[in-house]
Amino acid sequence: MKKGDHLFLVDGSAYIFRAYHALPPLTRKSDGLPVGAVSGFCNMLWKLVEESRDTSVGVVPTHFAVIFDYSSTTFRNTLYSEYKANREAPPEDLKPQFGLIREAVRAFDLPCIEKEGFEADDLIATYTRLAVEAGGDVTIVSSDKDLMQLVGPNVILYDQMKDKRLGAQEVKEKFGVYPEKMIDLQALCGDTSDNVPGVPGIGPKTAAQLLEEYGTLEELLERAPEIKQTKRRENLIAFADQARLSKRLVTLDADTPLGDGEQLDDLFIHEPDGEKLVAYLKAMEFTTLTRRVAAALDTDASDVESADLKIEGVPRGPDLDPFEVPDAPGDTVFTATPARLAARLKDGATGQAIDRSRYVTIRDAQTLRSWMDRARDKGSMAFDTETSQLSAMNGDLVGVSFAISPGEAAYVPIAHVAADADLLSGPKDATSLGGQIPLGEALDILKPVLEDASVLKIGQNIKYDLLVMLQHGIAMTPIDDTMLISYALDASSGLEGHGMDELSERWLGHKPISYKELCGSGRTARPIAAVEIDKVTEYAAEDADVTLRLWQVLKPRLAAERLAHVYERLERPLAPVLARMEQRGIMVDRQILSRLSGRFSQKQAGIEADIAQMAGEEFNPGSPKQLGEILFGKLGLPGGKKTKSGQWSTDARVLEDLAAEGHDLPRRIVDWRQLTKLKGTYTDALPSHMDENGRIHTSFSMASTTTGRLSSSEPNLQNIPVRTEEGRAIRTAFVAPKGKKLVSADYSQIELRILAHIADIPQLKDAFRNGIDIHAMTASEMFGVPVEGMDPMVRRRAKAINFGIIYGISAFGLANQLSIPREEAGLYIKRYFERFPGIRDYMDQTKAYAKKHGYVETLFGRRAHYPDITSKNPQVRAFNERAAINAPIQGTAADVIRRAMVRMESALETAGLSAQMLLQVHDELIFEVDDSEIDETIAVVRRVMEAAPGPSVSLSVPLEVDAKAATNWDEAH
DNA sequence: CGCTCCTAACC
DNA sequence: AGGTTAGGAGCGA
Repeated sequence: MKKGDHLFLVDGSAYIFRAYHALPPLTRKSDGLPVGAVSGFCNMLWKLVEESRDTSVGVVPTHFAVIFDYSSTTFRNTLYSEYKANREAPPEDLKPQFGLIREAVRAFDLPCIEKEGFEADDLIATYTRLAVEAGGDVTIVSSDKDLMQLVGPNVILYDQMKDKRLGAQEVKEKFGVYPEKMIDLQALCGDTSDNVPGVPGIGPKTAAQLLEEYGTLEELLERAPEIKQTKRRENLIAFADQARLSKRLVTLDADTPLGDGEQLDDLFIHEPDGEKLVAYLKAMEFTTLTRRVAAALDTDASDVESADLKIEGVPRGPDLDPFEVPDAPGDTVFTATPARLAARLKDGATGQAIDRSRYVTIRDAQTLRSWMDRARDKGSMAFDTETSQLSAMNGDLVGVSFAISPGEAAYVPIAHVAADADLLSGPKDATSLGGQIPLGEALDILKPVLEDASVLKIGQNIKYDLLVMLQHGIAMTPIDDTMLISYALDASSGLEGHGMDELSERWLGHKPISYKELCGSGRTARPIAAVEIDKVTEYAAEDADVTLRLWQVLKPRLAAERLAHVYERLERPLAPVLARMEQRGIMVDRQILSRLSGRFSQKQAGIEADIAQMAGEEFNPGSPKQLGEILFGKLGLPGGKKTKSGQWSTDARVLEDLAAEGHDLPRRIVDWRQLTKLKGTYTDALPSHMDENGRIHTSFSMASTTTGRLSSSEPNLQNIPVRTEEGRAIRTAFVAPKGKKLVSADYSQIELRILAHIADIPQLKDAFRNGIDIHAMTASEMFGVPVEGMDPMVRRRAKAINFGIIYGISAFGLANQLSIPREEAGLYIKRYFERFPGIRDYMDQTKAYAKKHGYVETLFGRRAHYPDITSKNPQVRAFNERAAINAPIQGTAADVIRRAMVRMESALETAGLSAQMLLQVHDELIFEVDDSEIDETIAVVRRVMEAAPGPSVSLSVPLEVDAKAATNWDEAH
């Protein structure tokens, strides 16, 4: 530090209390965490940083630090045990905020300094002295009178809230003495808030007057007998030592030891790291400040993932239910019930009736531009794309719609054709349609807005629109998705889905035009591009309008129900990741499938002949009805189970059991069925999904399971065979292009590991920590047999039980699985609970929790609702109980891999790797990797996957990932 | 043509 | 026995 430099010292602790008291006390983050003081602190600090970055006004700091009190006991307590003894403990809701505020300072990239045994004021005094000695200037950001003693020619105090700067003159005006006499003044007056005694009967006015007359405290105490006023004289004599003690208490220690990285020169200022700061502010859900900071630091907030802050000692989770009405008034912040909240929001969103006649058709570029300007002004819009086919990958863009405010919506036709156009004649004269903006021009106008960080694009199933726009080179950001918001809020095992029409009826009481109504179905179906533009305007603009209103209804619930974290970390950021995976697709070798199909056909024909011969007649083995009649009627075999509708069941289990009794026909049926399945569902169906580059693009659904798992469809690539050798042959058709390999990385036993953690089972945890065969350990524990040389059948039974536990075991189910009597299965379960009592506790607690709340939670806070768990029907109830037991385990595993996926792309990119994530199969990720980068990629993938729970959750068992590279999926797996 | 039932593929 | 999607059969309109 040199002459002309300027040090800013922020009195952090004083800041905290001011922020706390200045703000409404009940500000909370969506998960219930109180953050009012953090918010106030960040706003004040940002204002300061922003002002100090502005070179056009005032002083610009060259050095900057935020100073905190370390603890309440300091050297002053050894001088005087009563020092600050009257201080009350900080309020409960302030406590968790101290740590967060220190995090805030670090996020601002500012030195955060505190020292055990010293007060912030001492550190401030020390830095002030050092800076002045070095020839610099100092601004102390505080209004604490204890700091007035530091003011001097080069040192001022700055009260940010009142925007007042105090120099020596201002101190004199305020207290009647110049700063150098402040210590003596305080020693005389004492300080009730710090419990500094001072001299009784002497307040600031008298003290100033006395010091004016006698010069210093020491002088005054010595000449006290001269004082005329009896009481004052007596007190000054009697309490002289107390005054001297007070002086030592109020005198700041300007010689505080400073550690490494805390030296004056270490406080040299630098530009804040925009991403780091935005990540923190996002995590704290300070939306306004996030926006401001992002803009000022030229950071794209939507690109930044909110920081994953670990917050200790904060009540959250099961015990804190924000919707419980408090016992005593003021007990709990939240008194709204979801129903009340939703009702209020619904009124707001439907206040403006849905009126399709008001929707606008935009046919020229100028009008489109003015609408986009409106969107920019507004900062958000609902956005929807219409495509020629229902699949985003294959469909061409036909038009887009958007809504700026409820009722204010428009449709932009882009590639409509005349209604009588057909495949042969192609598009008719576009002018007859009333004019359309050509695709390229429309995209040029849309792109800047769709990619504008300050305009939020709200969609319903926005992954679809992301993919459509991605096909046109537009990467939409930032985004929100009403489907995903609804899913985070209300994932349930019931029938309620998260489709727009459903949501609209549920929340807005409005039934939108359905796709079928618009385009027809079956024989009457026609492409949307051939539907009259006026009709499509009503349909498409309505979709955008409804989406916007749904967003208004649903988005606030995220925060109110503490689900913002789930949405923001597990849902929203995954959408673009999945869109890119879908766009890439996976390469499939058509020849391999075709050869397999031929082979399966031949075998199938042979088996069909066998079957007909054994049955003594031709029948359709694919008809369970006909098959049942043959087996249990004509041939008189013993029937086992019945299906729901009362038919004899002919599923594989039944047929296997019959085969085991020596019947040949059932065996052949099983073989036939397997081949038929493989051929029909895979070898024959998959080629029809291939694109011109030989790649298959599945569609992942983010909101169709209750537990948080993804699903895959058109085609489903999450059920490609693996169990049998013939099935695995299908996997060999999934390949990497020349020069690349497929890498498959899968979590080993992730659900059992999560069970071990959640239910806290010592034996299971130890086994996982020590890499012991978990099923063998279970068998050994249950049946008392050594792991060495264990009968594979015994291990198989234990394995079935372990899986059964995850599924919310029942004697019926286990008996079915193992083909053993129900009584025997019951005994196994009993034994299991005896050996692992924690499991039964977990099950009981989970059931009770689900019954009380109507939902269960994963470790990451995702909820799965089971309203029917209180059903009077014992079967329904039991089913819901088992599902509720399973959901936290399955769901936590789903959350873990989602976290890995959200982080994966940037981790690979940071490592300079070109690997591309293609598929997710629940506990497995599949990548396409350049031959030269395989080892490095596997290392990064494994690291990201294994570390995925942290830092939000720290599992007490390690996660393990197996990864392998090969030319095809079968060998990589 | 559209729905339900049954079965089977996966984790 | 928890979570899925797909395909064929069968049936009614």
